[in-house]
Amino acid sequence: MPAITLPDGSVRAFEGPVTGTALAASIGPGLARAALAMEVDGALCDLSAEIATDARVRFITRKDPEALELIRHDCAHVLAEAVQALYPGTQVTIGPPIENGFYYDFHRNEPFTPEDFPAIEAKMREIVARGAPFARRVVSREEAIELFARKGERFKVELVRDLPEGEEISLYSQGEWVDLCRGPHMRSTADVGDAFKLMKVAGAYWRGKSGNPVLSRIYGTAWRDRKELDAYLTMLEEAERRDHRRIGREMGLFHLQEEATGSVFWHPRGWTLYRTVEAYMRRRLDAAGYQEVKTPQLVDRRLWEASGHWEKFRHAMFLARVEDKEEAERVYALKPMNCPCHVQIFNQGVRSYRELPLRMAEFGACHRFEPSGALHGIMRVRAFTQDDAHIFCEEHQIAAETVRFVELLSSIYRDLGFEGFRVKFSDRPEIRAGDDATWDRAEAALKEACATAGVAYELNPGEGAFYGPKLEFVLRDAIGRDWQCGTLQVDFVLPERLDATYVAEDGTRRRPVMLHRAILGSFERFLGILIEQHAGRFPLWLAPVQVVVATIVDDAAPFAEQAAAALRAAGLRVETDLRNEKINRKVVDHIEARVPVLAVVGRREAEEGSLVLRRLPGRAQEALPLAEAVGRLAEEGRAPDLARAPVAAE
RNA sequence: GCCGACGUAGCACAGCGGUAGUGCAACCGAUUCGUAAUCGGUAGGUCGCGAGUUCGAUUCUCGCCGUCGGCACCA
Repeated sequence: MPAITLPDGSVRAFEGPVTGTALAASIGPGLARAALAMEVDGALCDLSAEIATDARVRFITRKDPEALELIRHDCAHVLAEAVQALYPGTQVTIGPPIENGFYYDFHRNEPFTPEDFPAIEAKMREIVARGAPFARRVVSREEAIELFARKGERFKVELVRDLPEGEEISLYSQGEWVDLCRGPHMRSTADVGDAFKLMKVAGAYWRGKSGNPVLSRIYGTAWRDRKELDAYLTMLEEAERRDHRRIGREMGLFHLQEEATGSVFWHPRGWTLYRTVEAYMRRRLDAAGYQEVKTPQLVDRRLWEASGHWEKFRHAMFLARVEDKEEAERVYALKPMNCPCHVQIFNQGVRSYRELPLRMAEFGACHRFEPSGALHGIMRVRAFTQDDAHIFCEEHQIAAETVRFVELLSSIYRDLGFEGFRVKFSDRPEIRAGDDATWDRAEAALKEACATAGVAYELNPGEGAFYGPKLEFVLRDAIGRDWQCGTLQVDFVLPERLDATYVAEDGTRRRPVMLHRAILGSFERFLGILIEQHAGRFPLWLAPVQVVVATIVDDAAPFAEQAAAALRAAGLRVETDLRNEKINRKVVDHIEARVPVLAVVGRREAEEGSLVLRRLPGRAQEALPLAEAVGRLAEEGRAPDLARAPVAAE
């Protein structure tokens, strides 16, 4: 006699078990038509499922956010059926919903190409139009294995075999076609609708393991209606326009070339942006009690052996040796990270607990031989500069230092235009240094610190560094890819390996804890994200060229030069455009170059000693006397930390 | 590293078994024109690199390098 509580609080009682379909029908014909699935006591399930006991039930319709996931999941099934219909012999594996869509991994001797998409999509539309109901069937493990083995689906057989003992094994069929699936699904393939599109093909390892066979993955996107799909596709196009590689070229910020794969050639404007961010970071670190250092680029392998990096990362280190006979046996490595070097500085002399926490910062140039497939513009490179720092502290100081760090990071991200970021907590990986007791302490300390700092995180199991757990601060690029930028890592291992000690209050020698931390991560990656975040239209303080003084007639050139000089004297980055071009043309050119302020000088301004300012790409103009324009722009162009600081006495 | 695609002038692209074009940019000239592209002219490419097939390769084949999309990796 189930009593069913609906979201409005009303309760309906039934004589016996009732299906979602029947329940919806009992409420009303509108709901019966609209319901795609239901949530029973918080768990999403098929409409055809029977409710036998008292429960709270909520129906999912196309309007609910949960519908998206159902549509995408069902669409993946439709894709798989279409592919098997068109390409016999193709084996199916898995096909989950993902952000913005779904994918399905197939095993086929010949990989798919985008040219196959029209045929596959047409077949998918047929399957949707046919509208075969999704039917769920629970089977025994033996039955499932037998079924898939008979079909020659060896990947499915492997999946079934590996399902944990006691787990219910369910099959979903849509007409003739059957897949192993946990569900839930909507009523029929017709519910998928027509707002889907196949996007790209890619290789992917079976079960994500690089030793396994490569499967052919087809990615698709799916939405509740055409309008949502179109909006998504438009968004992607816009995102492509703000790709940092494209903007980097258009704005003349940097370039990359074969002879230095994975290293950035910074051009004057790009380097100006870099220096502006670097100078800002240096001020923030100075103010936050960090001491900046600089450590060697080439370091004998012995230090990397001692730190443990040699064993784990040798394959990814650039090695150097010289031809000199005496030295020929000596192997140096370009430093892949700064921490061992910082410990060397810490280890000079005898440290006291009074010096802790000791915050040692370096804009450290590092080199790592990243796998070729990992390279991505300036966001994943082989030569990069970290805004690295190590905080040597006592264990009881971890929480307070974490709080300070998160505050600093949040403030810096905000200044640079990022309002939101995500935090991941990565705990011990399978291959690691240090014993379990040490890891227990490190993880507990970091968790406690998060609680104290009020940091909400998602767990990222097994993804910690080999020497300790870490927090990752993740920013998102223009097309929705996540990039780890900031990080905070608790390390009890390196101080041990490199024998770092300090004299504690009671006179004993102790090991400091090391907190590895970065805010930008690397300048290269962060600038890439910064470029995308602002689509190259930086706030005035960051813009490589802040003001262009453009003339309308040649007669105005001398005053334009004079105005530019006055602006430069006030600390602004200024260029002049004295070309023999119409002002219309100059406006267009500087909008395209993403210059934030255009100062126009015609005969009138030259005579009056004024500037007409226009904030590009806006249309509004404002005429100001030169001195006032200079003062105003200088004020606006100040870095946010300087703008906050009390003005020094005049 | 793995799977796939791609690599032609600074950029965006076209082309094709008979050694290459278009637009924008560049350069030269005219124009001095008040806020979203003035007009005319000129120049620019060992078609990523190397081999092979062919009478002949930018075009076909193979290898390498690089880039792009994923996967794997990311101290």
